[in-house]
This record gives sequence, C-alpha cells and structure tokens, in this order.
Amino acid sequence: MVARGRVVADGRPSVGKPQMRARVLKAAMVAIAEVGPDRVRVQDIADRAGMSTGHVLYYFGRRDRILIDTLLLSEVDLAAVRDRRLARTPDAWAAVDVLARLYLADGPTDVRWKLWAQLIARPPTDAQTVRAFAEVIDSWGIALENVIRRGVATGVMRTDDPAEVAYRTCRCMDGLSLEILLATRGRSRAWAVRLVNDSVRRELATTGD
Amino acid sequence: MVARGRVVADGRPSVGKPQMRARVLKAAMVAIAEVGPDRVRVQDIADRAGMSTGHVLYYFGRRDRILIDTLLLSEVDLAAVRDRRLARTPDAWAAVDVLARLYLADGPTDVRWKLWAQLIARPPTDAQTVRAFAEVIDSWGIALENVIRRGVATGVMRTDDPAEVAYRTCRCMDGLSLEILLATRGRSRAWAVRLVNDSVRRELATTGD
DNA sequence: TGCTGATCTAGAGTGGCGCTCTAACTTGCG
DNA sequence: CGCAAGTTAGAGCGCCACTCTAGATCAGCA
Repeated sequence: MVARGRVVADGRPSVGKPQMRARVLKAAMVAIAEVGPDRVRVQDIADRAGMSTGHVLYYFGRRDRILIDTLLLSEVDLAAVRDRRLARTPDAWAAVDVLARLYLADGPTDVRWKLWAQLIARPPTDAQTVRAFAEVIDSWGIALENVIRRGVATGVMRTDDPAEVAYRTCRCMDGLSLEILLATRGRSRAWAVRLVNDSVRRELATTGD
Repeated sequence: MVARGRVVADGRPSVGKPQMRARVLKAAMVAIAEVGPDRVRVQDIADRAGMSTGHVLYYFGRRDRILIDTLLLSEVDLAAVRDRRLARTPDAWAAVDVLARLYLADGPTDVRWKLWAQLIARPPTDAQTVRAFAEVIDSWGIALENVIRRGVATGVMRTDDPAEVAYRTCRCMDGLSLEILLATRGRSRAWAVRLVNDSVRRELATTGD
C-alpha cells in the first residue's frame, strides 16, 4: 500500500493542486497549437508550463492522458460558448448556422479536430473516458436537436424525427471536418458551412420557404 | 550524386524488385490486423516478411510510408470489388446498400478505417500522396453518384443534384464509421447501414415509393 | 572464368522520447 | 521540532524509428 502520493492505476490522479493540472493543460494547448498534437513532446508541454517532464507526468501518468484532458477541456469550453450563443439566437435557421460554424473545423490545422483525429487513431480504453467523450458527442446532437425542435415549434421547420436529422447532420459535419483536415482539394471551411446550411434547409424547409 | 541505389528524397523508391515491396505490404496488412496500426512496429512487419528492419526501411524510407502504401493498396483492391459488385447490381436501391456495406467500417477494429484514422492524425505532406488519396475519396463519391444517376434514369430515384447527394452521403458515412471506430455507444455497423439506406431512400424516393 | 560496379541485404549503432524511479524539498499537524 | 504526506526535479531505462556501413549477390563484359 503506502501509496506514495502517486497516481491511481488508470484513472485520474486523486492528488491535490488542481491548479497544476490546469496550468499543464493550458501549456498543452499552446504547445499543441504550435507543434501539432502528433509531434508534441512531453518536454514541449513541460517547457511551456515551467516544469520538468517528470513533474508533468506525475499529474497525468501518461502522455495520452494530457491530450485527452486537453480535448475534453476545450470541448467543455466550446460547449459553454455554444449554449450561450444558441440561447441568444432565437431564429432556428440562424442557430443552425451558428452551430455549424462552431462545430466544423477551422482549417487544416484546427487544434480541436486534430486532437479528435489523434483520439480516434488511438482510442482510449477506460470506460470513464469513453463515457466522457460519448457525452461530448451527444451534447452536440442534442443541441442541434433542440434547435430543430424550436424551428418546428415556431413553424419555420418541418420534420418527423428531429433527433435523427440532428444526429445525421452531426455525422456529416464530422466527415466534412475530416476532409478539411486532410486538405486534399479546395474544399474549404466556408464551402462546408454553406453545404450544411443548404442541406439542412432543403431537408427541413416548410413548403413556402 | 553517386546515388547508392537508395531512396529518392520524399517520393517513392525508384529501385527495382517491386515484388519485395508487395511482400512487405502483404506482411504489413497481417501485422496491422494483429497489432493495430498505431502500435505496429517496423519489427513486426519485418518479422512477418522474413526480412530485417533495415531491409524493410530500405524500400520504404519511413514507417509512415508503409502504412500509407498499405492503405492505398487496400483501397485499390476494395475499389475493384466495389465496381465489380455495382456492375452486377442493376437495382439502384440495392446498389446503394452494397456500396454502404463496403464503405462503412466493419467494427471497432476495422483495419482499413483504422489506417484512415492514422492518416488523418498525421496527414502526408507530399503532393503526390495527397493527390492519390484525393482520387481514392473521389472514386467513392463518383461511384455513388453513378448509382444515383442510374436510379434517376430508371425512374426509381429523383433528385436535382446527384453529385451533391452522393458527396454528402459519403461524408455522413465517414462520420458514422468514426463513431463505429470509437465504439462509444451501442452504435453498431448494422445500425449505420440501415441509417444510410433509410436516409438515402427518404431523400431520393419518388413519390410512390 | 575472373573483374568491376550497381544493387540488395543484414544488423549493429544512434538519437530521441515516453515513462520510471529515487531522492530531495515543502507543507501541515501534533 | 519531528513525522508523514504530498510535491518537485531530473537522472536513468528501455523501446523504437531511422541511419550507416560492410558484406553478399548479380549483371555485364573481356
């Protein structure tokens, strides 16, 4: 036993000083943005946090966990922004546009989506983390579903199954974001935003729209 | 100059013995299936090919290139299967089903999609490879577009823009495959196949269908 | 057949990096 | 002060991609 204050097996460290974790995650965001999530070293993060590599790993156990928590943190932040903006946007069509712009990748170097790509390439195994990511993904679908329900309620949209449309639209935006990341063709972000808006409008528009 | 028979800078090796490359790629497929594309070592591939690691890298230069070429090879094979089966399937709705089943990930361990994930996480930089992958992606869109055109021609489908529907459907299948890979919820392959079939049918069905 | 240069093959060597481990330092509490 | 728990640093280990070099094999030629 003795438990030398170290990290518990595969879970989160139970040790204190959450501000240290926050500092590391902040540094990680910067480092990832500069170096890229695939190339970033623990050393890069430690440098920017003003700590040693051993110290950083004392809090996170594994390098992967730093990237995972960074993504989770950025998703939590983004979800807050999303919910705030959606609440401020009464028109359902405008809300769809807001959501699409927040969800879709900014460009080939979009940090958030590059982290997602990293995660999918090496998926986490522990149930806790898997559930956390499932909730993040769900929250986008639910947010869009609510927008659509509002559109239906206000009479500007029409559908039998808001949840299905929302889910499918999110998966489509996933694919679009991946193509933006790959940057194979000219397929730009602006083009993807327009495609999402158009296809949703075509599917949900009431007759007169 | 002198060029000691080595690999040219970032491109393909110009050296002979293509059967050696083929042998490595075949071994790579096995190794990747067993170990996973993220964990597979050059040693694993070399072992299965009956060669040394140095020998393997003599032909491919970088580990990444092995994975890239493995994916390209498997895509070429799959495209051949796809075109053959589609040619044998006159009914457009049935053809959509065939294509969806070939395109979508088999399950959380699907090798082809795991390689795609790997590729997106660390995208290739050289123009030649980027173009090759763009063509692979395009070929799926074009194949689906042709199916839809056939459906329209035979009067069982209706749409203004077959290319747009095909493209969007492919991106949706990308997103679905990613979720199958992540295996967060019960979202299974069978469920995804049905979703694609249903949504395409809903979008393209003629009135009486 | 023996010579020569090009190509091929093997494996030892190198460097980098994730991760571990130990030892020292700080803090809190009686 | 003294002890224990928690915190910090950094040296060290092991692994793995990639490099380098030296030898093997082969092709063409006299």
